[in-house]
Amino acid sequence: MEWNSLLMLLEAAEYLERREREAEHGYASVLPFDSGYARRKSKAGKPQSSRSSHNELEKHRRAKLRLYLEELKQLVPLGADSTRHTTLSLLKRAKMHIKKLEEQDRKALNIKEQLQREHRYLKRRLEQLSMQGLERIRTDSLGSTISTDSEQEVDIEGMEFPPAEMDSSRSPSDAEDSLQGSSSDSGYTHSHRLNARLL
DNA sequence: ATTAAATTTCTAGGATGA
DNA sequence: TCATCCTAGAAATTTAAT
Repeated sequence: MEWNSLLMLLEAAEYLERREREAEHGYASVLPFDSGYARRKSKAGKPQSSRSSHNELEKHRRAKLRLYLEELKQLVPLGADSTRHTTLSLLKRAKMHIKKLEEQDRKALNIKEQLQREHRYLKRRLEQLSMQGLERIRTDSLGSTISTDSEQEVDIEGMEFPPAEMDSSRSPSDAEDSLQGSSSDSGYTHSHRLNARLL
């Protein structure tokens, strides 16, 4: 539904409500009640017309605020609790929800960075192993029968990596602990697992 | 049903930015 | 200057406790 349509609906509802109240209480003035504050101020205040249009604008502003709160209510999971939702409680819930989302976002970012480092490491390792394979083929083709200490059996397919850490209970610092260094993948600690397999 | 407390609505006036 | 927002204080309405 259009924003303006919603506003019009709200205003219409308010108008009907006001008419109902006026009929019930027997007054139809712009001021729905005898405010002491209004009485005090109206002696030297603004003209009635200016005041009432100002009041209408203010009413419009409140209607907008109510709409925003309704929209917010749709976005915030209120759960199954049957407690009443006041403006204050809704705002508090929204604040908690935002914090939760921020935390989720931060954890997802950590996982993403970890996977990127893992990807970079594996890519470089694969390049290294390809180079070594080429080198061996070349030396073999020269008829060399010398077996060196550096000769290795490489089981790439058998390589295992732990799945990316998805446990939300694990702190980001825990996630970082599995990596050596910071943003660089140079010290990736999977290397000790790989070394054990490759050497 | 009553009533006190909590919450929302309303008005008027001031502050502020364009 | 004008439009918009914010605020104080009062009234109205709703909710919870007894």
